[in-house]
Amino acid sequence: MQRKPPPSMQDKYAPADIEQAAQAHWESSAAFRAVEDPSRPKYYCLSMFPYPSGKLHMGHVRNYTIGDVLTRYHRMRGFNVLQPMGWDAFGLPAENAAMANNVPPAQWTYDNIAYMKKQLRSLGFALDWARELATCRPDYYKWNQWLFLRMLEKGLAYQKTGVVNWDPVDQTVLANEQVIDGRGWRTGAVVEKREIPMYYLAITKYADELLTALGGLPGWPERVKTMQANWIGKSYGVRFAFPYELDGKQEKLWVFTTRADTIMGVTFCAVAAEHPLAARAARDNPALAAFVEECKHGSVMEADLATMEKKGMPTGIFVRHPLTDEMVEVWVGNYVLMGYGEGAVMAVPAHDERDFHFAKKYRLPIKQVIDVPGKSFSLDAWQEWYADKQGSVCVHSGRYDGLGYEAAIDAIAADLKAKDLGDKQVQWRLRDWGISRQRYWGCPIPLIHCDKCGTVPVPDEQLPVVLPEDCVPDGSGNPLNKRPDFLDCSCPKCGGKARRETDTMDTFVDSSWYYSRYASADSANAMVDERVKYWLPVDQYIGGIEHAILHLLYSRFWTKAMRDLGLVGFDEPFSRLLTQGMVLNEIFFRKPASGRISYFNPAEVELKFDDKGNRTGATLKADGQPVESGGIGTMSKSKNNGVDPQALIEQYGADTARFFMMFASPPEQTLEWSDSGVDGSYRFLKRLWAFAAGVRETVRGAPGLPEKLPEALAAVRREVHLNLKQANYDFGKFQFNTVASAAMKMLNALERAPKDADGHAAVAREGLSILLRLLSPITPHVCHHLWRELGYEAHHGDILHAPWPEPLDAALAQDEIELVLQVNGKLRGAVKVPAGASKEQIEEIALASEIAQKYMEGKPAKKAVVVPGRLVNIVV
RNA sequence: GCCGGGAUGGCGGAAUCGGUAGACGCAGUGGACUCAAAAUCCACCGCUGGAAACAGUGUGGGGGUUCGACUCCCCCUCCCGGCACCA
Repeated sequence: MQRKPPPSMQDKYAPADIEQAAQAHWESSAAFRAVEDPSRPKYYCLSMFPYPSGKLHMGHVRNYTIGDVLTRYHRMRGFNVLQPMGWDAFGLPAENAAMANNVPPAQWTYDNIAYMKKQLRSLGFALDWARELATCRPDYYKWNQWLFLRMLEKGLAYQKTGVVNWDPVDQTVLANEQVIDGRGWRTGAVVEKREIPMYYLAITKYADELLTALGGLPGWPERVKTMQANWIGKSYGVRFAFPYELDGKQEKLWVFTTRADTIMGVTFCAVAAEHPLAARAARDNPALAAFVEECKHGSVMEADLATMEKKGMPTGIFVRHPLTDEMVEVWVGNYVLMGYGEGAVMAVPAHDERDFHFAKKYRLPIKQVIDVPGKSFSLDAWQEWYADKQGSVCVHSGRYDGLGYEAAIDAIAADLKAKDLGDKQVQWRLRDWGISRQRYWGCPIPLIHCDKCGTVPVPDEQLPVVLPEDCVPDGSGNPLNKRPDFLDCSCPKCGGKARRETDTMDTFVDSSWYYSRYASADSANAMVDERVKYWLPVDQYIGGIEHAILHLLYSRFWTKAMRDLGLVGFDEPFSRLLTQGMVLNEIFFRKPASGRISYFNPAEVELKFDDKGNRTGATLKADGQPVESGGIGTMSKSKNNGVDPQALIEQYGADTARFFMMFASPPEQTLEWSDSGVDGSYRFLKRLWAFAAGVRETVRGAPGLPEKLPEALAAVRREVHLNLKQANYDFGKFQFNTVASAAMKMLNALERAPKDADGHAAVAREGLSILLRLLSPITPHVCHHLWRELGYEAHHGDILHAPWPEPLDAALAQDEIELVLQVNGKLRGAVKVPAGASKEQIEEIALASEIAQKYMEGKPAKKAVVVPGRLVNIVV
């Protein structure tokens, strides 16, 4: 009769039981509670907090698994780790949900938080929940308001007008995503641009530091730094004026250009529709007035402005060229942005592509003023070199003829300066950050409007200005405007009746400093306290690449503003940054001859394959009829290609979900969803379980490694250590997919080890102790369980704090190594050489080998390339 | 349009400094076990030709550098992210 297995080590891998048990153990021992401890190096690992949209999506699972793996890895490396979690809880979707379900955004948000928190717990993340925060709580956003007032005092926050999308039917401001093809999403009305007063944060005051400090962020991906640098867009140019006389007054039309070397090629100027000169010209020109009006319709998005048809109209106003005194006509162009530079540009159609096409369209003169030797200029079509700076020389430019790009700019800037009509200037593409939103579900801007005293800041002792949580928006503007209990207040200055500001803050404000708040989450009297000094800056920040510019730039700015207010002592919030790729899945749809396209979730679709495994088609499970494939795309509601993590966890367990997420692709790349890939991950964990169960008894009682192992076992041990070496290298690169591969290879090797050979138990014992520790950051539950079951805990303690394994040279040593043998660069075989052989010895052995002799066909060797440890290439 | 990134078998991906392309896994095919199925295990598995040995070919496309190129250089195509009120 067979011996009954101990009750805690069942034959079958049952993730639900062991995961619950592991999570209960962590919870009862407060294992993830982070406590400041100056005697140990700290590691603050942060994943971007989620918007509580309802339930976790795969992107969250991926993001938080990456963070959790790093956190657990560093804990085993001896760091005092902090991994907190919170909620980016203000935002538009809550208002949309409110409209759809007639439920207040607050309630919807809090319900979502409760559900998603449960999901995060079930994934076994090593989070310190004691530091949880939600940006929609008054004790959090109070400090948004407080810092805003400090910025106002310092002149870092100020008011000016800004352009917004206006829906004339709903009488409301629309977000860019609510404008579809230039029309309001709900009303279908053509959207207008409207200028309204708004509050701005002077991020441009920090432009220079935000740019140069990128150089001090070696832990950031190059591509993110490049994107930010381009976004900030420092350009050196010349600001100068075209003088003109109008209405009996001497005026100047100021423009900025980075190509002052082409100034002699100016044939017209263009101003934005909002430019004062355009308004002045439209006053007595109805056609122009109509055109200016037309320019006000349509989207405010840069992508739309850049791709729309370039249109213009002459104003009839002429300005004088500052160097030639020629008269140049001013046009209104729909492509000139009021918000950038001076809202006016000089046009040099010969050397600017946009100006070139504009000039061709309206038959304006084109005058070549730079030349590149060997190229010929033609008015027929635009050529790339027309805009070259390198190797270009001025022509048809009078006294500037023959000068190169930089020399010409120097000379021209000096001449403009002498005439008091311009000078060199540094220009930034970065604009100040408009934070006003005409929406309800956000942080109230702490200002009061008084008829007598004007706009008055709310006194600190009256903070926070609390947002009422029972409003239900209906799409017709901010519901706060209908709330007298919020609106009515007394003026802090004169005590008279006053009205509260109803605009709320951009949600990017909320997310610009939450990482600091985690360090002092319970601090009631200060935005941040002493503990920030211990934990900050964040050692590792992890989030989607879609945040590469805005969120990360705003956070960097906010940190510098807090620093300059004496609140924190660091310059940059995130020392290292990992930008994770998106999670994608296949899109299936049917498009009936008439009617709307309908999308089908991949779970409802069955795939057809031929004998060779090639895809031949796809059918809907429900009716067996074919569906079309729309390629691969980001998981989204609109394409119905999302996979619910909850179903995955319930069917396979958290460890399988986590393992698959790490195995499927490296963190920075996109991840394609695959149901069968999940099966494979599950199979691996089952195999791990079965192997551990099979050797449990022998491993528990195993002696140490013998002096000399039989060759077969030495090879297995070498394989384990070799893969550990590889995995440690990959861990350093955050390449967790190959760490997972290495773990699989280790298990493959251990399974192949001859069971009856002397020393098998010792090799299995060492191998499993390495494998479990290596895997524990990725699949913590099963590793926690097996670590205890196999008796490792008695020696090394809880696997959470077990020392990270290192490969041993003794285990890696080999007497003989195999080198690849090439003849004329073609792979022909392999030769065995002693491990310590010199290049000369290797060459000799290779030339003498049978394979080399065969493929050299009796010809003498011209040379031999020896790459130690790799290959020999014989060239004949 | 501008800025940034990517493309490797049927699929996800690997290849550390220019040195065996396709590790590991999935799918597929054949087999073992089973009354049968599931699960599990073993073998094969880039493409073309070939019974096989083997030969040729192959990292989005075109050109170049090199004894040797997925990797470096030049040109092109397609896909993805961002573009300031989605978060």
